[in-house]
Amino acid sequence: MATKKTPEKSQGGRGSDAERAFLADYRLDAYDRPSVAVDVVVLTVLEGHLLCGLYERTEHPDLGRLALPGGFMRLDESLDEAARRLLREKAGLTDVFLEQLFTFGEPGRDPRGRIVTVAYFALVDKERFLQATMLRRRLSIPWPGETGGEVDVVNDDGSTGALAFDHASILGTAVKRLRGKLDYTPVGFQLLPAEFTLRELQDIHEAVRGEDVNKDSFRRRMLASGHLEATGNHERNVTWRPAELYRFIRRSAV
Amino acid sequence: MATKKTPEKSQGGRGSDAERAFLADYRLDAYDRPSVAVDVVVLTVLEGHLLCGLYERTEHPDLGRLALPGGFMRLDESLDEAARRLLREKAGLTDVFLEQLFTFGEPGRDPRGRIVTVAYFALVDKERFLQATMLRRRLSIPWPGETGGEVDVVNDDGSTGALAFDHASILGTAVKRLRGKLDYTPVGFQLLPAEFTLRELQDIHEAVRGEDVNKDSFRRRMLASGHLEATGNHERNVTWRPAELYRFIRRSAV
DNA sequence: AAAATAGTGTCTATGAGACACTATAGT
DNA sequence: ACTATAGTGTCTCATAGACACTATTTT
Repeated sequence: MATKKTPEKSQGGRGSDAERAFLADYRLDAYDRPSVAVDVVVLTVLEGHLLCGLYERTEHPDLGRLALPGGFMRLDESLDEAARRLLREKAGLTDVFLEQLFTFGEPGRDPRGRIVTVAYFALVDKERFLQATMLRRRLSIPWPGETGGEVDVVNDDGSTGALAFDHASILGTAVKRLRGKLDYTPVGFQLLPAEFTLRELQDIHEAVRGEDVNKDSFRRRMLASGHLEATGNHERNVTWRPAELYRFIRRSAV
Repeated sequence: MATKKTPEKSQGGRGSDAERAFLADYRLDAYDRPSVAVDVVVLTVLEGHLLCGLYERTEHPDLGRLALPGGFMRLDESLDEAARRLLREKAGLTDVFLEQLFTFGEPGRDPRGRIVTVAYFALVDKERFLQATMLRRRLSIPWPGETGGEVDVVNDDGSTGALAFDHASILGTAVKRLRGKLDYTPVGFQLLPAEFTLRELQDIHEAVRGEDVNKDSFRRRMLASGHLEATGNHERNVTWRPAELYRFIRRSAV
């Protein structure tokens, strides 16, 4: 099949003199611009429950409410870079699994003005989560499967922790996405340390899904996935038969 | 389980006098702001091929190249509303399946300045697609399954239609998402008119996936999905045995 | 009648769920 | 020895693929 690229430089394409002249006169600020923020949902699993990292707002609006770590994107960084910078600055977290989630832009979502926020979600194992400088709250997910909807958090005393802005909606979107990804991508490993038992992996899946999974089928499926490598080591200091430790391996090209 | 909401209005919560005073002094424009645009990938299937709606750029930068329909978000509309407005204004399309796709914000993606674009994808049946005021191009997808990557378009003469900005990347993201959704959500119907045959539905799936599907299994799966309703009518003006026409029904609560 | 596709019935392979059974640690 | 969990083997059931067969239209 013959394909040809049209010559463009001579016609004023990218990098041409005509383009340079046009851009020199271009006024992007002729349009009103919103602010662009990045918010990050940091999730882990601890003792069979999904946890999220949050901060208590020290300023208006929604003073005192819990909010996701976030901030404004700088003009010299990409969205991904902004998310990683905020995780580092606010929570002290680096090198975590991070993925863009959804962009929230309802006109009234922030009373300070028009702020479009690009939400990300990050997954970390429980050790790193507990070292991060954030408040930790258990999630209260009122819907099954991938139904979707808002998700609030539960304080240690059992009271509901009201979230700031539309962050309950963002959190709900993150949980829905994570549940959806869990079955067909090797994302559960991101919530575990380097070596783990099959039971620990199953606990992760059950905590994320909010329901039990079949043990036999789960073991078979995981072992057949090609993502697990037996280490030969076994867990210690348990009062039952020690399970073998496995390691996550990125599957070679299929 | 006892849950209690902390009283907030008295402490300066949403709607309080203290919050109003804070917001009155708040200067959001202390931060530099990017522009926020919305681009829409309009897809359909025609004669076994995925098609996309595009425009030839009449201004710098990337003058003469093909670009997705898009434009800047207004401060008084949501992102979804901006996408629907742009579809209506640019293509004359209303009431189409529309879903947020991904937000692209690399600092160098547009030489006019820092423009973050929230990409959407829209699905329409071929009749409506052909009525829309857009250029139509077949997609050239150089990767299988949901591998992902850039996607270019093919002109009628077989030459490659170079896309403006990072739109080949956006188009690739749209195709990847559509392929991913096709198997577990009833999204294929969005690419067909109200009544269609099982063969037409299979053609949609094959065009989107870029590979053949098993006829027997496909029929069984679709009929068992609960999303199809036989109309009793049959197709006409075909040179073979006419197939029954089906209608898409939104499945009641599972 | 021939050609082409619609649509049905059945066999087989595969994977999930269920369950029984053995193995191995601590107490 | 008892208990709790790890790990294996096997049976059944549901679903996808394969294939044979019948049905219905135009030419």
